Amino acid sequence: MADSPASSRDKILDVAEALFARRGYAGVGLREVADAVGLGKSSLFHHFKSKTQLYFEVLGRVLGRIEERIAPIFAAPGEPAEKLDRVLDTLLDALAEHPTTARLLLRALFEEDEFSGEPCPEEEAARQVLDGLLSGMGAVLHAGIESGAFRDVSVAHALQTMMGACVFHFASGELGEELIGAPVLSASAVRAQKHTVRQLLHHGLAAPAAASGEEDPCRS
Amino acid sequence: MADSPASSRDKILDVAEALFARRGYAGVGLREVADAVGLGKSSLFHHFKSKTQLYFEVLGRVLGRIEERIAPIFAAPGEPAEKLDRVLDTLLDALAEHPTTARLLLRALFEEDEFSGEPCPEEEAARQVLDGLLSGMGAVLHAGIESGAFRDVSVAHALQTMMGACVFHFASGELGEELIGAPVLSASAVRAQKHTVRQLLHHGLAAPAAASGEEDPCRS
DNA sequence: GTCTATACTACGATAGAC
DNA sequence: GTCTATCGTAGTATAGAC
Repeated sequence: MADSPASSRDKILDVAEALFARRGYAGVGLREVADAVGLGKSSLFHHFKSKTQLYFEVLGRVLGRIEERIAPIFAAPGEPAEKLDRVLDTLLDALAEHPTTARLLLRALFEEDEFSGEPCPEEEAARQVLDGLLSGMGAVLHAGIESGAFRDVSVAHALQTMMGACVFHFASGELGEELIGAPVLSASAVRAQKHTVRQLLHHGLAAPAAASGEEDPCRS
Repeated sequence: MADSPASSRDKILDVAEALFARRGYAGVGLREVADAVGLGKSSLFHHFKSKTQLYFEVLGRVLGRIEERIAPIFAAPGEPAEKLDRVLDTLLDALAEHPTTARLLLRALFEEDEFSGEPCPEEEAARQVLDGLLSGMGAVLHAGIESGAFRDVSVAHALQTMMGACVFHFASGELGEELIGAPVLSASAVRAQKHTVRQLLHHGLAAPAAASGEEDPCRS
């Protein structure tokens, strides 16, 4: 746990994270990973028993980084609308900070058929972290609907839509860059995207005659 | 062009579309395609000169199906807010009708590093269809902002967010099914998702004191 | 237009020397 | 903990018979 700075294990995870994000599970060969780390291909198997395990360990690390920052927001007190804004802000910051996160996450959210069929315990661990985040966010939406702050939308469908709205921009790479005219992770693009997501989701979700008396956070 | 119903070529395209949607470009082998069609592996090369060309032909067909339905909406007269709703409705219908579309599209929207490096003319064709759809939608947003019907958001960033919000649900497969409690393409899930997307995007985009006098389409 | 056979490369994974 | 060597399989693609 108290490893020396940048053990081989960590270097492998870093390199694999970058490659899996770029080309997906099936698109990356272990030889490519090994070369980028500066090891022989066989050495990888001393740290991870299979490619599948390596992948889910990478995914678990990414999900853990996000949960670490978002879970406290769910636990803290506050109005649903406030929490929604804070979670969106934190999530978008996390996606912006690490270029690989959004792609890895987006892939994981809709790729489930890639793997040979092995059970792999790390997969279940990653799944539970994701479930926790979704149920936390679902609770916020539910509370907001009950209190009348949010429109009476389906929580599950709103979650699905929010996931897509939040994650896609940071994964859109070349297409997004062409559309925006600057790298999607540039400071200005990130600021504009946060603003846009907040406008669309906060105002899209807010009940017509808002019961809460807070001012518009999207004007900041 | 006037082929007999279900030529080998069409069968290959259908099968490849289903497989590429499920497992991605790198995750599908031509042997798997050939077996599912009922041909030998080598016979595929009589219809498509490479795996890459097959992929982009599949992608082009999918994009063409969408453009065919959405382009007329851009060309027709109408208020931006009206057009926005009609485009969202049509797009969501198209995504719901063909289970493979959303996944194939989502992959194509953020995967650009998968291919060996060949130029492939079909790639450019697909790209142009996509660019046309995006610029059409961008024009609607721009017009709406100018007329005061929409908030003053960045068009490019709104497009990015809308893409994610619209497409993700229909690609979310197992995860979405667990979240919603029914297949994401079931009639009820599709109806609820259309309702949710319309609420979030229409109201999220509508200017605070709407200049247009139309009633709320999300109450239908 | 489909087949068999084949070329060549890469894959994930293992064995065992050091 | 890293290496070389190797196994067995599967990848894309081509050649040529039918």
